[in-house]
Amino acid sequence: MFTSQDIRIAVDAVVFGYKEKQLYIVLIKQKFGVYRDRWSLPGGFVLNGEGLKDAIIRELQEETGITTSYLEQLYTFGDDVNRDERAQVVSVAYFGLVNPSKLDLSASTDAQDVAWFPVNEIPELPFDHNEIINKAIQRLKGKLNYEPIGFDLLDEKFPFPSLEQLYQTILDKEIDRRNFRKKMLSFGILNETDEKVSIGGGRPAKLYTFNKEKYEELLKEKFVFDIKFV
Amino acid sequence: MFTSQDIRIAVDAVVFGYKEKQLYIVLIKQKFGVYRDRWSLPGGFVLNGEGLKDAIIRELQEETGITTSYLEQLYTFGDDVNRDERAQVVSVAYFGLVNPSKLDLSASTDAQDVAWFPVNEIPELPFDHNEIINKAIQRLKGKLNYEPIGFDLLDEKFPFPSLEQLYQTILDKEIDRRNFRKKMLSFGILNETDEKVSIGGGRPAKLYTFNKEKYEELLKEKFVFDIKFV
DNA sequence: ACAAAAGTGTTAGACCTACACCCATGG
DNA sequence: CCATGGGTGTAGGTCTAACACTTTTGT
Repeated sequence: MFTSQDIRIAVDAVVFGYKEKQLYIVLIKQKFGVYRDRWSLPGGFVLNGEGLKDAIIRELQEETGITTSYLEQLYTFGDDVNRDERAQVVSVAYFGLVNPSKLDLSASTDAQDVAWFPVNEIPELPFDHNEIINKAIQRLKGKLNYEPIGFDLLDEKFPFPSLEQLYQTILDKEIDRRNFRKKMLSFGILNETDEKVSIGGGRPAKLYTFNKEKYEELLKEKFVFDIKFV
Repeated sequence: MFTSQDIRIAVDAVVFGYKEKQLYIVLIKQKFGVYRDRWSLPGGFVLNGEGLKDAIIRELQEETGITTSYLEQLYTFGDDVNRDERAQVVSVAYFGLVNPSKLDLSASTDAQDVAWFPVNEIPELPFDHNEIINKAIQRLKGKLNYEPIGFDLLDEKFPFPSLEQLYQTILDKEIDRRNFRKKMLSFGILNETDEKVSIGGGRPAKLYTFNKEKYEELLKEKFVFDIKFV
């Protein structure tokens, strides 16, 4: 039908987790091949008859045991024909988020081969994986301002200050607590529960939940989530 | 090295042009195959040893004679394994803009097979090409608000009202001329020339140029281009 | 009673929105 | 001189940014 095409399609994922004021990315240790014993992003080749998103979901499950709370396409890497020196490989990269309960990997798979790395301690990775991670971080920073995506990195019920912390950690800047709270609550997409937690000393914080239904309702009425700060 | 993968990689482009208060997309008429004589997006298979962006640039040149003034990756379509019924094909879609001088296709190629279609008169296209176009239109609308991308759809020197018109046409809403002009000029990224044009009757308009260098300088200083209107 | 973190209001200034008239040219 | 489209200013309201003290709990 066509002259043969010797290009392979892979999928890779940058999956973020957040815990104790730190942002993490999950990496796996390759078991075989030239890159054996080196850390890299989870991912692999797309199977015949398999969709792209299905492929990355499968790979994440197989290699890390993780199921994401949020997953979207990031970018497709294939301008550099030699990004994988073994063959021409085009990689469709994904961007994922998991909530903190998934941050404990020991149960899901052999802990030796999967680990969470703080974003500022990512080792040098094979291929263009460091570049992919940079792109993912940019995306995360951008999205945080105009989509209610931070909630996917928190537990279902969370104390408000954790949300503040999350924004400050990821955006790497201080944010005025009063202004942040005012603006965030003004959207009306958070539900206050009557539960409280205290983390260490100090006054306990009320727990909130994200009201996704309300958010989606608002979207239909020209509402825009926008929480940029200088 | 691996079990064989029978998936092909294609590139497709949604290229926008703007003229006389109308937004256009370029389509080509397939010459061979099942979809012969049907309009579709320009594009084709990536060659061995060819980068993705190079591939779409080549295809655009071959099929339409167009070189874009702006070109970026849009999205990679490959979740639906049967999007092309002949084989499993993953398509990396691109988003392009051309300035008005390129809108005349007759010189570049056989006019029978390439044409500009107004965005609201796109016929039903094969594969998921209509879906790709929708995504591209969303992207264009979004980008217009926070990147100075409109200039790529105008001639190098343009009268200010054309820029107003362009925003109104693409965003499909009325914008207050005074407020638009004030905000746009306040960025300081437009140069006033001492040339004027009059289109039809009325007072002639001063011509402006986009000062790309100034814009890129400003970007380094935390400047954000943002021209959203309600 | 003290330390630690949560919770809360106000004000000045910037920015956005709405709005209408005069100007330069061609016919 | 008239029709056509270009060019301009202001005032009211809204939103943003900056700022510090009180409350609740654990020790």
